[in-house]
Amino acid sequence: MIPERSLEVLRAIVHDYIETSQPVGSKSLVERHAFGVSSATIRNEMALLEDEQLIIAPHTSSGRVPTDKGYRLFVDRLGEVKPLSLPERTAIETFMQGSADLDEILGRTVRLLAQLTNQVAMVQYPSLDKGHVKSVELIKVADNQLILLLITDISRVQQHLIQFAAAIDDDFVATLRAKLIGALTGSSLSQVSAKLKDFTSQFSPQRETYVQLVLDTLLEQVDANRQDKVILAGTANLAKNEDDFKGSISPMLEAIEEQVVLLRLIQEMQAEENGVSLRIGSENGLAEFSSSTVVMSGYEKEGSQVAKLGVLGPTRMDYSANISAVRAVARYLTQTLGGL
Amino acid sequence: MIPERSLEVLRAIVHDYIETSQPVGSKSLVERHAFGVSSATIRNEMALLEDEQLIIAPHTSSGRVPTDKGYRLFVDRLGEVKPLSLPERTAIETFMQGSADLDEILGRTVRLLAQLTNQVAMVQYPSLDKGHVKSVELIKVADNQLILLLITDISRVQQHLIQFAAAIDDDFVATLRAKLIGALTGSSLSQVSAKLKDFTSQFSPQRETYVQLVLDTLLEQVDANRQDKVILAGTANLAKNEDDFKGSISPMLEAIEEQVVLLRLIQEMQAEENGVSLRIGSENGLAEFSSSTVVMSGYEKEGSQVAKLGVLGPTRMDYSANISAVRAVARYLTQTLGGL
DNA sequence: ATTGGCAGTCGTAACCATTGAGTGCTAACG
DNA sequence: CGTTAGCACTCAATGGTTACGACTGCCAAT
Repeated sequence: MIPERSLEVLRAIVHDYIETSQPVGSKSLVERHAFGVSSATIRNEMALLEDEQLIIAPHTSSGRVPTDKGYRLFVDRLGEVKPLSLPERTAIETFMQGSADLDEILGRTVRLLAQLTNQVAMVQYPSLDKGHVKSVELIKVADNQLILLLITDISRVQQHLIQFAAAIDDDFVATLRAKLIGALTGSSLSQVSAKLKDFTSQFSPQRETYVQLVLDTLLEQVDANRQDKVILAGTANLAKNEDDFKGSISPMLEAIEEQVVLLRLIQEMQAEENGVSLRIGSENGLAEFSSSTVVMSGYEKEGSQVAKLGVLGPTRMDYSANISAVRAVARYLTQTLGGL
Repeated sequence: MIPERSLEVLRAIVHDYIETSQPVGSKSLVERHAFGVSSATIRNEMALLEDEQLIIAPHTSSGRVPTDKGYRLFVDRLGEVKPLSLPERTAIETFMQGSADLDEILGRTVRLLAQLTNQVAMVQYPSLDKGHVKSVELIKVADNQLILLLITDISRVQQHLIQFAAAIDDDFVATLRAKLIGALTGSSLSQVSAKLKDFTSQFSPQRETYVQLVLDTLLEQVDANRQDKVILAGTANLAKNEDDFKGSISPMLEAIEEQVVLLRLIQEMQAEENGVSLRIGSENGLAEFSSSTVVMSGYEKEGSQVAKLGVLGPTRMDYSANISAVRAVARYLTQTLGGL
C-alpha cells in the first residue's frame, strides 16, 4: 500500500502541474505547499512515486509530471469535487430555459458544456433501442411523394421523404397508414422488423412494390435510431490547448469529425460505473487520443439511462472542475428531459 | 498597364510559392522556368511587381511572396482552370449516387468537397425565403402534445413539438389543421405572417391561447427557414495547414463554429458574379480570416440559385484546383437536385 | 534593354559556454 | 529509522558569436 503522505505529494504534484503546466520539482513543491518537511524528504517520496510509475521525469534532471496512472489514482482516490460557482449555476439555468424540442435541448446542452469546461463537449443522442413506437404517420405532399413520420416515446420525431415512380391515390395511403398504426403502435423498436414480416401480403400484388418501399424506409428509420449519434461543440478549445497534446491536433479533429471512433469509445465506457467515468490518456487505447482524457456521464429519461454526455480534453486538465461540470450538466439535462 | 512579361513572372512566383511554401527568389525562378532571360532581369521585374504591391519580401533579403492583391490578379487574369482528374470525377459520381433526402445529399456533398480539396468545405442550406408552403400538418402524439409539420416546396420538411398545458381534443385539432391548410397552402413563406394576422379571431376565446401557441411555433419555423444554415466538413484540414495561417487557428475554429460570422461572409459574396467568386485574405475584412481565402459558388434548384457552397483555406492554396473543384461540385449538386 | 559582377543584408544553423533547476546519494542527526 | 543538509552531477534552456548562404540592389559593361 502506498503511504498516506506519498498520496498527499502526488495530489500536490498533479495540482501544481495542472496549474503551471511545468514539470514540478521538489523545491517548488515545499514552497507552495505546507508540508512539514524539507525538500530532501519530498525527493525521497518522489522517488517512491516514480517507482510506482505514478509520476515521470521528462528529462533526467527536471521536475516530475504525473503519468496516466498517476492521474487515475488522483481522480479515484483523491478527487475532491469542486462545487460549481454561482455564475456557473446561473449560466446553466438560463441556458436550459425555454426549450421544448429535443434537438434544441441537446444543442444548448452541448454548447453549455463546452463553455463551462473550455473543452470539447459531446452529447450523445438518446439511444432509442429500447424506445417504443408512439405513432406512425403518412402524409401525402405531392402526387408521387409521401412523408413518413416515425414518432417514438423518447421525444424524437423522425421524418423521411419517399419518392414514388408514379402517382398514388389517397385511399391507398389511408389504408396503409391505418394498417401501419395498427401493427406498430406500442411495439418496441426492436420488434418492428418482426411485426412487419408478412405485412406486404395484406395488399394486392400491384401495390406490393409501393408498400415495400414504405416499409424499407421505415426500417431504415428504425435502424437510424439504433445507430447512435453525437453532437459536438467547442472544437476550437482543442486548438487553444494545443500545447498540451503531444502530436498534432489534426488527427484528433479527424477522429472527432468521423464520429465512428468517438462512438465506439463512448460505447466502451458505457459498461463502467454509474456516475461519471473517465478514460485517461493511454487508457482509451487510441493513438490519437493518447494525451487526451474523456470524461463521460450518463443521463436519464424516464428513469432509465438513455445516453451519455461529456467532455474531451488534454490529460492535463482540471479534473475536479470538469468532473463536476459534467455531472451537473447531466443532472440538469435529466431534469429537463423529465419535464417533457 | 502592367507589361505582359511581368505578369508571367507573377504567375511563376505564385506557382512556385504554392508548391514550395518558401519565398521564391530570382535565381530559383529562372532555374525552374524557361524565361529567356537572366536572373538580373527577373530582379528588375520583381522590383516592379513589388512597387505595384503584388509581391512582398518577408525580410529585407529573401525571396518574394505574393500579396493578397497579387493572388487576386493571379486568379482574375491568369487563372487557367485545371480540369478534374479521372479519379476525382469518379469520386464525385460515386459520392453522389443513391441519395434521396436533402439532408443526406448536402451531407455527402460537403464531405466530398472537403475530401477533394483538402480544405474546410461549407455547404449552405437552400434559402427558403422564396419557398412556398406546400402543406401544414398537425399530428397529435399525446393528450397534450402536437407535432407541427411544415412542408415547403424546396425539399425540406420541418417539424416541431408543441407542448400544451392541458389536454386538447381531436375535433379542435382537426378544425385547426383544416383552417391552417386552407389559409396557408400555396402562399409564399414571406406572406405567412400576414395571412395569419386575424387567424385567432376565428376561434372561441377559450381556445385562443392554444391557437396562439401553435401560430407562434409556426412563425418560428418560418423564421428558422429564412435564417440560413451552413454545414461543414474537413475542419481537420485547418490544423493540417496550420503553418499557412499566421496566427492561431483557434479563433478561426470559433468563427466557423459560431456560424454567424461565416453566414454574413457568405451573404456578402452573394452579390458578386454568377460563377465562382473569391475573397482573398484581407478582402474578407475579418481579422481571423486575414490569411484565408474563401472560394464560393452558387448552386441551383429548379432554375434559380438557392444557396452557395465552397471551401475555406489558406491564401496560399492551389487556386486552380480548388476553383475547379468547387465549380464541379456545385454543378453536380445542381444536377442532383434537379433530378428530385 | 539586358547582363555579369559585387557589395551588402539578414535569417538560419551551428557551436560553445554558461546558467540553473532539479536529481540521487551519502553521511550526519535526533 | 525517518529526516535532513550538503554535494556532485545531469541536462535543458539561454545567449552570444560566427559562419553560411540565399537574396537583393545597384552599376558599369554589352
